[in-house]
Amino acid sequence: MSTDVERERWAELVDLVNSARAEYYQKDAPRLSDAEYDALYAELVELERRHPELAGGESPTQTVGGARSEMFEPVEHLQRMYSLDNAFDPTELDAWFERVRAGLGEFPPMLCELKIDGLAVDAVYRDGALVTLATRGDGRVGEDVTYNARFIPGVPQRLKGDDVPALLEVRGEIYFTVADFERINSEQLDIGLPAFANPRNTAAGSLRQRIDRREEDLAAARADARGGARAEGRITRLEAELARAVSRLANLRLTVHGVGAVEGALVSTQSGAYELMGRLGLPISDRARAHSTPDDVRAFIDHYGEHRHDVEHEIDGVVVKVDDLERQRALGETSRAPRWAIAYKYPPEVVRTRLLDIAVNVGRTGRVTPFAVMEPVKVAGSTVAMATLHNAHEVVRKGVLIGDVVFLRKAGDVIPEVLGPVLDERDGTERAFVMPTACPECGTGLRPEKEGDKDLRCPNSRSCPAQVRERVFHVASRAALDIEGLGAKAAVALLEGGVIEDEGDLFLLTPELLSSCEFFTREPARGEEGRQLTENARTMLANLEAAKDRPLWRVLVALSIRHVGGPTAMDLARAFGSMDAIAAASIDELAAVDGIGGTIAEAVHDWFAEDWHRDVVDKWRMGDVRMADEAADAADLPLAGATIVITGSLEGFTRDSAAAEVTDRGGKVASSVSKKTTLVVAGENAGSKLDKARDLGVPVVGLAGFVALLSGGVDAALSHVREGA
DNA sequence: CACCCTCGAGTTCA
DNA sequence: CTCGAGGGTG
Repeated sequence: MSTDVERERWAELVDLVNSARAEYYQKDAPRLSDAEYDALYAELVELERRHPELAGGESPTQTVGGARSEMFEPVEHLQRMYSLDNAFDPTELDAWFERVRAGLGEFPPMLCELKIDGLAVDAVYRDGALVTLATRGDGRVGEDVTYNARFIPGVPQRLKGDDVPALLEVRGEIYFTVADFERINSEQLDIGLPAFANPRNTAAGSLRQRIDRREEDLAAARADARGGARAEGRITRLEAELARAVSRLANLRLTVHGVGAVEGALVSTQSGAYELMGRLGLPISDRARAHSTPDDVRAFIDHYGEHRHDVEHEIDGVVVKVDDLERQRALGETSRAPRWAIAYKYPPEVVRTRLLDIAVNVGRTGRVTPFAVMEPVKVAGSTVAMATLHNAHEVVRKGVLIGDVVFLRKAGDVIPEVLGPVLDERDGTERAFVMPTACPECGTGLRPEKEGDKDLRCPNSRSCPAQVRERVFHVASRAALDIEGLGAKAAVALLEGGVIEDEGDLFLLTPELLSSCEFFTREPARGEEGRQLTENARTMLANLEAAKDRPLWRVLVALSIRHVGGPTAMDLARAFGSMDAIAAASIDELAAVDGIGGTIAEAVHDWFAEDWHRDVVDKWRMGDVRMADEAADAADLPLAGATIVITGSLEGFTRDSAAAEVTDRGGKVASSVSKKTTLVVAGENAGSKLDKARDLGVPVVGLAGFVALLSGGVDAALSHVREGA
């Protein structure tokens, strides 16, 4: 056991090391030399080696080099981060008021707050210490940015006060103030770099900086400092870059606006939760107000609509929340958003620009998409020159002609959208868009996939250069196998250089093959023989290697099978376990999987019936790409052998998440009730499956039973069987 | 068969 | 973010 003296010394070392690091990054004259710092750090490591119980999450040894939390690794939020439903005008707001009133029987006090235009994050504190800071991601899983958190002053490493809860998951917004953004931008221009477009993108980029890598690079350069003047120059440059990256983080702000999982704290209102978080040292907004009448809420919204630009940070609207937590629970959530809150969005900026042309693009599935080519114009913080028009039908519906002046906005302040023509500006020289009848890249005649489809497709999937290129690019995408170094340019180079014929050859690439292609090689540096592979080529090869071991569902997504994206691929992988089993399945067997109907079943079956598709799979197999998920030792899992049918909606779960909870425990999820069904879980609004279960005498449980099923298995669930079943 | 929800696909700018 | 389309429910 550690003595008091040792514990004290440990705390002292932690402080010394932390403050030394802070000074170092802020480029003040450090009080400690590198050698002194190293000695302190070594002492700390040694102390923790002897007394591992000291090495808590707040020790710098736990966070240096990403030892504890890997940058950008997925982090599952303890509680799902919902998005908010939007209201775009007073009528939609009134409609929401009405729904709330109907749900609760009266108009409840509402907490109104500004909707900061930043990026949502989730921070978890255990016993008052910051454990993780993660981006929102898809709401369930985000990216780990804990490593960067210590440089953001608004994200406390430790909560303060006497009533620190055992567990607190907070949600908030990370952003730059407009003033800080402008200052950062002018500094950026001063050193000859291009200006940033807007505060939100810059905040997102700043939060996702690889500080850890910069530190490693710098440490490596220092360790290798024998190189004389050139190495010195490199060190100076790396130091400057690191200092700049850290100072960006230091300018980020956090404002908390929500609570996820909690243990050990009791509050009864949203505003009470804010008050508590404020006492704990978390930054809360001083502009949130509780209002008890619809008129007051509307006045709050109108006030900030007028004074939108008087706030120190950008806002894109106002969030209105039912203040009382009990009433929030009473209203509940839909599958994607709480019913007890709404985001009132101020109208987005609309600009006019000239529609120069309508061109078409061919996607990886052969879909041909018209898009607008416009006179570049600045809108909502960035310059836009292109916008998708989805399909020919949509072009007609919008009524735009080539040569028109059009209204343009950014939907959700992100995606450019052509709204329609400015009719007053027409002078008769405009002409209608004519959808091509042949593929612009390979000349094959376009046709709809089936009768009545609005999309036109190029049927030449095997050799249309656009489709092959897009498929190769797609294999590398984050949604598929996530291969860094294989971008659009590399895909084109591989194909045009003849290094690969199509996606099938990707995993058979070798350094030798790449060397034959100019794009992937560079001139030899001094002391090197012959042309060398570029940094990017090496990255790509390494990541191709890593990609071979991704889960089966990602491999399925990478194959570009029609209708098979992430969730569907997961369903397939879960149900069949291997590529061979999927390839061998009949249409009926495929369609028996929950979430897969006739169309998808047929698409999958037909895909594997095509020779050259099977060749792609075989070549990937030859290249050692994963073709089966490791069979978990199914018999050991708590729900092994159980077949569960889930019907209706279960609070706290989506259809998929509930099913995943069951399959993770070795159980099978079926879509319809039969004699083989072990148990039916019926949530809210359960339908006809209930009757079927009664007819067959299959036990039925509700939410409580489902929770028991997950924690204690089938027997535990059976004690919750409903009366009359 | 009409409805709602979820998924797929293409997409913009840094 | 948007549209189109597939799947499941009532």
